[in-house]
Amino acid sequence: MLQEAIREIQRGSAEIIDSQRIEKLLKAYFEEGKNYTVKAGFDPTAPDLHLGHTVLLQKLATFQKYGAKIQFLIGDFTAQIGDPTGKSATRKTLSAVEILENAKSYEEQVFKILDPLKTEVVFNSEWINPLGASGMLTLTTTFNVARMLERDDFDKRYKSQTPIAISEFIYPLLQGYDSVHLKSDIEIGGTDQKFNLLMGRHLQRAYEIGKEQAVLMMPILEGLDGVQKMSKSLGNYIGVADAPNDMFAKVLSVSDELMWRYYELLSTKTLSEIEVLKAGVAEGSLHPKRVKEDLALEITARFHSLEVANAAKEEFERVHAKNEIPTEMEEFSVDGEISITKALVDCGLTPSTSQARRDIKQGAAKINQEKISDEQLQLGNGEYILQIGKRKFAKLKVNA
RNA sequence: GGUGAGUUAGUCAAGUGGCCAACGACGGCGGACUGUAAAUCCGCUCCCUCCGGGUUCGGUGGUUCGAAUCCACCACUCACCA
Repeated sequence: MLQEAIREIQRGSAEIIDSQRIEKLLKAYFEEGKNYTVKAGFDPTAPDLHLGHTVLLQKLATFQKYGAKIQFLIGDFTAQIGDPTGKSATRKTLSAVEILENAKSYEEQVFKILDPLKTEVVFNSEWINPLGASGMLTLTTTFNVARMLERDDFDKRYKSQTPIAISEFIYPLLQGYDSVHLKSDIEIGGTDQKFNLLMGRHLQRAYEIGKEQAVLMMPILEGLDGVQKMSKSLGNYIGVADAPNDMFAKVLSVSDELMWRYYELLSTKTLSEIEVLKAGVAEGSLHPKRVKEDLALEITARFHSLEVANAAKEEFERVHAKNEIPTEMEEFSVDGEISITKALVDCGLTPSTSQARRDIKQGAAKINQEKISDEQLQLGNGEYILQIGKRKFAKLKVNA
């Protein structure tokens, strides 16, 4: 049992610092029922979460399973500085109201994964504001510039003579101080957070709180393309707020290789269960598509419901396996006869009439499931189901 | 402040007076094959209802029958020097 817990905690992690300490905490939990705290920090800017973000949350949920109390920290104070990523996008400061709103929408999304009873949501302005100038000064005496410059992006910027604001040095210190105040046993974060996470250890030692947090870093999740990190701007993401049908379809469109990665980082299946699946696929007794469907179902159900997820699966089968049309699609209506190319543009199936013509020429366009080839076709009175490619549909009503 | 190099479609990148709506690569889209996987093969990839036409190559103006290509000025980026 303990061994399994350790394996599940380590699962998918990129790096663990002081894993012995984690093992000790787990042991204390299993043998004496002792709880411990795991801290994770989040930005208070508008949370538009995608699966990449949930990798951390998933790990926190695993910790909860094994006796952890989560310190879900919203960095409302530190957000005023902005983590020094070097991109130096001056941050707009959020009002107290905005921060509260964002925190609320975090909770809505986050508690689909985390157990609210074992989660404490905290704001770091609460203890950083009272620090005052002298507290701040004390904090800065714990560290020196040379060591600060060891941080990778500071190092690069210093060498390339790109400006570094003094306030940026404060950021890691404050993040570390959060761990002092919260007396965290463990902190988790992305690999890019290594320096800041280690600062927590350093400061806990400096402030002599009698413990040094262990650190667990999770890798960055790859996006749908399997190469670049999942991000909204790259358009290769699965948003936690995505519609069930989209979510299901997106997971299923992932490559087989990436599927295992997603299993490791996102599924609640245990490692041994996953091993069984892998073995089944390897020896050919289990079809990879089946395995992927299970994953898609699990993920869709997590953010919607099992019922809805099952419906999404059926819909998917209907549209793609059986080549039928979806049960629901966007509906449009126009008055008067309309040419097919214009109709396709108006329904948003195609970005321009030129593109519409090309699509028709290539046999990608269908009306009521019939392939069309006449790009000058006029649509008269009636209802039509327009289709481009395999996945773009729209219903058009012409009143002529 | 000085000197030099550069700015081309979603990205990278050819093109240095007409054959340029502009090579190529990547990405994207469509088709075939499939498990809407991967791999592979084929086609498309500025806009306009076809013929054909229109608007593009940092911006503005100019030279020319004709400019992405030449000239002038402006803007921005990078490198070296101060």
